[in-house]
Amino acid sequence: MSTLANEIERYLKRLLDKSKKGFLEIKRNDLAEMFMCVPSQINYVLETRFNNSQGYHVESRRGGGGYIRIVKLSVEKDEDLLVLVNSTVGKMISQQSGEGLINRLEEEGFLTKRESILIRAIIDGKTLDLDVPERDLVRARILRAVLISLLREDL
Amino acid sequence: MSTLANEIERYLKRLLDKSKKGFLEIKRNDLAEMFMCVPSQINYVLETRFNNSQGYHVESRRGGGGYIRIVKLSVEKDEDLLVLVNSTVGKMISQQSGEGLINRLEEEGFLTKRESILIRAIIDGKTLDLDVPERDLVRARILRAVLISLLREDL
DNA sequence: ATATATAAGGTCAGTAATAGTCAAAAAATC
DNA sequence: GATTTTTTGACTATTACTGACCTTATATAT
Repeated sequence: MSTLANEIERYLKRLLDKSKKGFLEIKRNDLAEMFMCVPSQINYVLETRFNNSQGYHVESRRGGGGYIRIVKLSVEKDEDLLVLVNSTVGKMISQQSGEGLINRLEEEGFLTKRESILIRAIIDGKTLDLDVPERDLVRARILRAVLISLLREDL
Repeated sequence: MSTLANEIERYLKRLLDKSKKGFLEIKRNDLAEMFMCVPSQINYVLETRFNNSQGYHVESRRGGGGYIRIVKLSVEKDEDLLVLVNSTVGKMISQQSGEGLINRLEEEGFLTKRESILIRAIIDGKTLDLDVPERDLVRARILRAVLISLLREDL
């Protein structure tokens, strides 16, 4: 098997897919017990796999009756994509955030697998091979241009 | 008895041939232990025997659960593409030549219309917004990376 | 009401598990 | 003997996991 973090990720994503409400509520301690790990491992998974740039919103409450709610943010219309691009791709963007965005757009059906592999190859630091901050600036311009170009009406 | 690097190369290529998925995943440390050498020896083999021009793509992850993945690029049906890319895309390439190449690949059916629009957006001088000669160098690296990525056998 | 106990979840820094880089030493080849 | 290729190891970078300590909400006793 893969890492524990990956397994927890898969488990949660499966539950999310099954849930027709588009969100999921869990008890941090129960989940930790289920996977036989410390509770903070759950936070690690949430931070690395369910963050904003990957298309999830997480909210929680402490105390008795506490919970963690994971909401999947969906991208349905071209307008959503525009908003997303504007909020995610600023003047500069890291490779990691860029990949998160690409993965998400592939999952949402905006990009084919080939397209996402192609874009990932481009925004790879080794391909760009520039010094930061130039690299993060160019990456942002590329991502913006690519995604905007896909909104063309004639496609 | 040939060199160690050759033995590791043969071993990996044999595994790759057996694997029907077109790619192979290894743990650098395990392989190093198996051949009783330092881990960086594995990197040497990958750099000298499994690079792009030899028809392989290598990707990896560090950290817990890390791995090295070797993907074979298909050359049977796309040998022409590789030749074309190598003859057209040198160390640097102008926007005009780049577009010429993209157009041709689209006509030949290697790229969909969307893909070609997407790539054209990227290699546009305004997107890259770098001074020459840097711009032409980056454009060449991007084109090369894109086309290589489309040859991946695990697509 | 107030204080206290209990039941959640959060943070952060440290440790473990991987892989990458680079230059020097050693071996092979020319 | 010179040059190229291979091998090694010290240092660096990244990702995963753990545990001690912190914060917040709710329930209960006084």
